[in-house]
Amino acid sequence: MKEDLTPLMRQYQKIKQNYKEAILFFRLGDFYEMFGEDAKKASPVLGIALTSRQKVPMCGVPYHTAVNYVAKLIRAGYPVAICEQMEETEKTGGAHLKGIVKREVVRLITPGTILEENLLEAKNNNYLFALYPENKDNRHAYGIVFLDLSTGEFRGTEIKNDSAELAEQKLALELARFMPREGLLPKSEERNTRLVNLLKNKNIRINFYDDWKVDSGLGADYFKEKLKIVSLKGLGIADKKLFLSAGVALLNYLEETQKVIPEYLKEVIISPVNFYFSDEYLALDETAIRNLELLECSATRSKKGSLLEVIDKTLTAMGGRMLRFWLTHPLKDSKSIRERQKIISFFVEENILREQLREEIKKVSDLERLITRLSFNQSNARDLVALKNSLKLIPEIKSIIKQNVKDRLYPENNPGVISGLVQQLSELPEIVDLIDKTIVEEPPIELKEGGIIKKGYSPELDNLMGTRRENKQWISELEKKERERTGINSLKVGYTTVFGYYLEVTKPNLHLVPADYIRKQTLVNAERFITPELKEKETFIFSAEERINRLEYEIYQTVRNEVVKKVKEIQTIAKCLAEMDVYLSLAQVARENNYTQPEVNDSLFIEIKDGRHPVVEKNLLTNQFVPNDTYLDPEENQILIITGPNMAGKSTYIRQVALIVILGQMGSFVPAKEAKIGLVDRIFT
Amino acid sequence: MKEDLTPLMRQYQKIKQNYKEAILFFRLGDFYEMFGEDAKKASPVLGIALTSRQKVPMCGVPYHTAVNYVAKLIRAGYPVAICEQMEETEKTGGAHLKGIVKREVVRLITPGTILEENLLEAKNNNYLFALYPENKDNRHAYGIVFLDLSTGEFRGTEIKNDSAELAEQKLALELARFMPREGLLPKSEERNTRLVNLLKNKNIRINFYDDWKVDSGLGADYFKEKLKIVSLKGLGIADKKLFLSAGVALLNYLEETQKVIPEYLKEVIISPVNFYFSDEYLALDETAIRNLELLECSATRSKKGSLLEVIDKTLTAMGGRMLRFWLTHPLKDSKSIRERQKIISFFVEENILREQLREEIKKVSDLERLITRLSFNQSNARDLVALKNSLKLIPEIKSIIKQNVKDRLYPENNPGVISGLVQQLSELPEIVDLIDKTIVEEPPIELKEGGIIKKGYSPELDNLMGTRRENKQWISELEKKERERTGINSLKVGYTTVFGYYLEVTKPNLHLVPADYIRKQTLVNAERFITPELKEKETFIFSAEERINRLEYEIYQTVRNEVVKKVKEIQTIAKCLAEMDVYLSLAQVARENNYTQPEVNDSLFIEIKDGRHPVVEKNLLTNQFVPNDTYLDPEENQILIITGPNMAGKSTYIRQVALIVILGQMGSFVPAKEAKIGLVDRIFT
DNA sequence: GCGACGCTAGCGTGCGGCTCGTC
DNA sequence: GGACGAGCCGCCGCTAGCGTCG
Repeated sequence: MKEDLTPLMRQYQKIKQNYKEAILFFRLGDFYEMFGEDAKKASPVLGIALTSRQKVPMCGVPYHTAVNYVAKLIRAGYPVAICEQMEETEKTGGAHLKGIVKREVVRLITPGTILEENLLEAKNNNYLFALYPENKDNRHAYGIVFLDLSTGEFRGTEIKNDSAELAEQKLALELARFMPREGLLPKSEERNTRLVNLLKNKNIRINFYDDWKVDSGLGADYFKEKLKIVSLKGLGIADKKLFLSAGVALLNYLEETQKVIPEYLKEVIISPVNFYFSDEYLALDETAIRNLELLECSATRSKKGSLLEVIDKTLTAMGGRMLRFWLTHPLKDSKSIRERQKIISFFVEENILREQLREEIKKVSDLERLITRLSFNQSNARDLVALKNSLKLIPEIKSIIKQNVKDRLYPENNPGVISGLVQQLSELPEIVDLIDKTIVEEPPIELKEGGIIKKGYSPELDNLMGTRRENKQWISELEKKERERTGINSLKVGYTTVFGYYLEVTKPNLHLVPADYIRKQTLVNAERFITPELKEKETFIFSAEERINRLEYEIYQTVRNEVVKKVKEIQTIAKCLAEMDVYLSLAQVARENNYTQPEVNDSLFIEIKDGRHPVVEKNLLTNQFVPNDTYLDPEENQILIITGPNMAGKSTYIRQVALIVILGQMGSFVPAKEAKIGLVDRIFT
Repeated sequence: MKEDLTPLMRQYQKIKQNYKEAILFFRLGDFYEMFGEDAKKASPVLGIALTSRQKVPMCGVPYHTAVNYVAKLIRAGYPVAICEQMEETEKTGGAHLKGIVKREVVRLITPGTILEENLLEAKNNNYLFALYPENKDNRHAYGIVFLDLSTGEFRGTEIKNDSAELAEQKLALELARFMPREGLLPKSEERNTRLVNLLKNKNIRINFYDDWKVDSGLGADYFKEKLKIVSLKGLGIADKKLFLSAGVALLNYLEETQKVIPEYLKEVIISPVNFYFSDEYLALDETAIRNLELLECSATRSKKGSLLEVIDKTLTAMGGRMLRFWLTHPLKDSKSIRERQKIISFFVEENILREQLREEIKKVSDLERLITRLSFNQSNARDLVALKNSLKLIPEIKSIIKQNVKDRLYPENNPGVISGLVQQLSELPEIVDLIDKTIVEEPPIELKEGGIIKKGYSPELDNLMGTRRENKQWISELEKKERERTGINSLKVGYTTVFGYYLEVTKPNLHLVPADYIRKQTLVNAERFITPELKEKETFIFSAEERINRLEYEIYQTVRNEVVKKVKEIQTIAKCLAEMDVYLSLAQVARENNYTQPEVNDSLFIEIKDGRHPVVEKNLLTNQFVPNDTYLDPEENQILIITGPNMAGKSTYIRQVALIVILGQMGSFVPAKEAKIGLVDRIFT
């Protein structure tokens, strides 16, 4: 059988057998093609024609629109393997030196490894998680880590020595908060139907890894090698074996799916700041998040009608994601909450300052995803310009703040935290300068077709452009010259991609055509010609063009490499700006909706005066919502909030209290005239 | 300003001002175009490029794919107004007699007035409702009617003289069952925020109508005129003023949105069989339907995991819809329930008969929607063929049943109802015959491009086809002839819309081209020519083709008109087949899952022996579900079933009882070893 | 006499770009 | 006569087929 196959199909089969579960996007010239079962599966999903080549079912999409089709497949639950041509084809003469070009899979795209901007929701993180379990004497423990590959966000924790059920419940809690799209489980958990069904019900793609490949028993050496560090000691997480093992599982998977993993992604896994304890945060399980409609309205399943919609006035994608994180991770430590309150309250007071900062922040791009794309070489020149323009805003942002802090000093409300934020905002002038010198202000998306590098940076490039310009100039003067020579007034010089440059003469004028014109193309009402001279100029232009494009691409790559060296700095800047955006947003919301700063304390009392339901009050006409009071004290044992099915009235009130507590513990102001909140551990619904 | 506009844009503006809330699909040649704000709103939703013409924003979609784009807009909440060209463009000579062609909106598509098959879910009804309220002395009453325009299904009732809240609760009950997509309310209810929000939360599009246009105070004369009947007396619904008024509101709306309303739709509104009393059915509110997961699983919001999924083995869309209706409308009358049980039990016993009938029924098309499309002239020739093929199955279906009834008589289980069903199944031989004689077996979708009428029906048509065939024959022989004459082996005859027929010669063979070839077009590797002879034959073909297409369309319309005269008969047939499908499905489910026939009675006891949860037992591995018993007696006052949030265990049991009761009251067998069900009025959750 | 090699025509997704007809 | 509607061609890399040479 296999002998009958063409060389191309043999190459295809060989590659396909390594990516059986994925749809293989097999690059063939200007198209990604799918064959066999892949084609049969994909064509209805993509809404494209299923055809066949030599009896093999086939379908395909052009290179430049492929990303939209990948999106559809991913959404339909299929991973997509991208196979590229790894060589240039011999264009000389037409004779191929050796069969077909080399091809390789360069990336396996799964729900958790998406980098493409338009497959991701701007204000949502897209988490991939890895789980590493340890079961001894019926005590169950887990290491779990979450990575948003698109932003570089990484967090992880350990769940320790509980009964199987308890451990899984704690796990569910983490999953509910992060809402990952994909997860990595050891094969040993494959039969754990409770866990597997939990994930499947949440529409999380599961991959199983071989336990032995990530064995914490192998000891710290393993991590050292994997992570290329000398010692885990001193990092403060040497004893977090489960956490580290989960991290290693994650790295392994990334290595399988991505060709290259940027170094910073490896470091992130052993960074102690990314380790958290689940009980740092108010516990919110999935039912609570859903019933309280924190993130989406349960009727419409959209953000509209949710608490998030009401409080999200963030102006950047980064801020939007951080706000969402805060909302699902309310704090339990009154000191940290008060820190947040101080900054928000400062921004609530300072209307003009807030407006000015929001004006600036609005212009900031999604730096987190941008720098990731740059790192993975999935970027284009527009990303560099966007980066530059965002960095350029920083001096202005800093000066707006400093100005105000100098002018009007609020010793109480203008705490060190703002200064801290400002200090972390580096301006990276060398990066700004480099991009400014090299990349044009509005570059095209395509990287290999020129038009992205500024004049004046590379003498060689300028030289080539000169050649091209001169020859084009000559051609544009040709029309006048030839009209005079031939006496054909309607003679036109033109260009098409297929036929190149030409001289066009309408049918009635054909008798005036000189002898040196060579016929090239016939149209219904005209003929097109070329002259030897014109042909020569055309050749010059084409060859200059080819070299320009190549050179521009090379320059782009050098610039990109320089920029990528600053990943960490840019990530820090991104985080600062995101945080500022969140503070500004919460301040804006507080101001617009008349919220007040609650007093948070470590008591067991909750006292709310004239509290309102933040979402319901927005959807009613003005002043229709009747505020109500709440007083809960420790007599009632623990603060227990029960929400039943949506029936309005009674349950609205109960949920209102929960929302106010959550808002309060995330540091936000709350919809009430006055509120005292004794910090809560958990909200049951 | 207006003076500056082109005639086309002036026409557009004039039409647009009547459809301000809708996206106007403005037919312009082969495209539907959107302009201005419409274009700006629609282009992101549709994922198409926003461009502009003379500074007016514009986007458009081709005619033949428009339906998919309409779907997207409807789903996104926008009504779509379809504006067609009402004249043919003058192709003669080229000079238009008078400016631009006439255009008119022929249909306003809203969620409740969709007829397009692929915008509808096959097994879901798509209801539009109208409400007519009457408030006197604080007693609130409503007439409410539901219409599925796509199937002709119509039902309505009256809610009488309650407090505002109670009336609205009853209303909510009806809405929960029918799940309409769109509703008509009088303007006087616009301020009724409770009602309006109720609808909005269910994602129901609301339209407000002027109260005075539907005033029941105007008396019966109004209906008479509207419905073109002599008297309402004798219909038994002359006193149902509110019901009739709601019906009139519905008709008014249909008149606004559809150009023509088929007569049968008007009659349906005054048909007393379509009037029902809400208390004929077991009360199931929205929370119950959702919590019991009757129609969809609440976690995934899909049918999968619902009771409906488990019991739906229907093989036709019509059956699927009827089953869904039965599920949301369990009966309270033990006699009717027992009627259903008898038939099901008959089919449960008769395995071979059941299989045979299911084989046949599987081939039946969705006659309800099909005949509606035909009535609205939204159909194509394939609908006629599908109708014919479905009707052709009827004799076989009848004979299978009669055979069995004759062979093995079950006096108990083979009741008159089956015979009744069979008797109502007319065979409409004249329709079958007409379609059979005229329409080809696999016609194209497009109606105006020929290829749909059989040879032998119209001599004129046959004649024209002969002319076309002969000329085409000549052309297809030309290739061989010219290859011999010129010695060019790769010479080809071809056709394109722009150039018509041509002779193609590849570049290397150009020197062999004879003198009488006229060069027309250059391609990269070939040139195309025509000859005077070829041109002549082409003209013959074109003119014959035009007349063929026109004639075929005319014949199609005659046939369609004949068919449409039988709307009611076909609807009756559809209902019979649907009902049969439902019985077969429930019998199949009972057999596959080992259900038993419950005893239903008018007691207050519920006794279930070895009951199982119908959905949970399907999702567990074999025999994992442990059956349990139930005994509820009147001591517990009333049968009150409480379901809380999904937590498994306890609540599964409670819901299991509810599901068994519902199944029992819809006439189905139930998952238990034995069950006695005292009929229940209402299920609370 | 037949294998090796060269050359060319012919393909195929969706879509950009070009051309044609029509005003 | 410049703009616009409509529709076909070819993209790029491969294969099949035929001709020619050794």
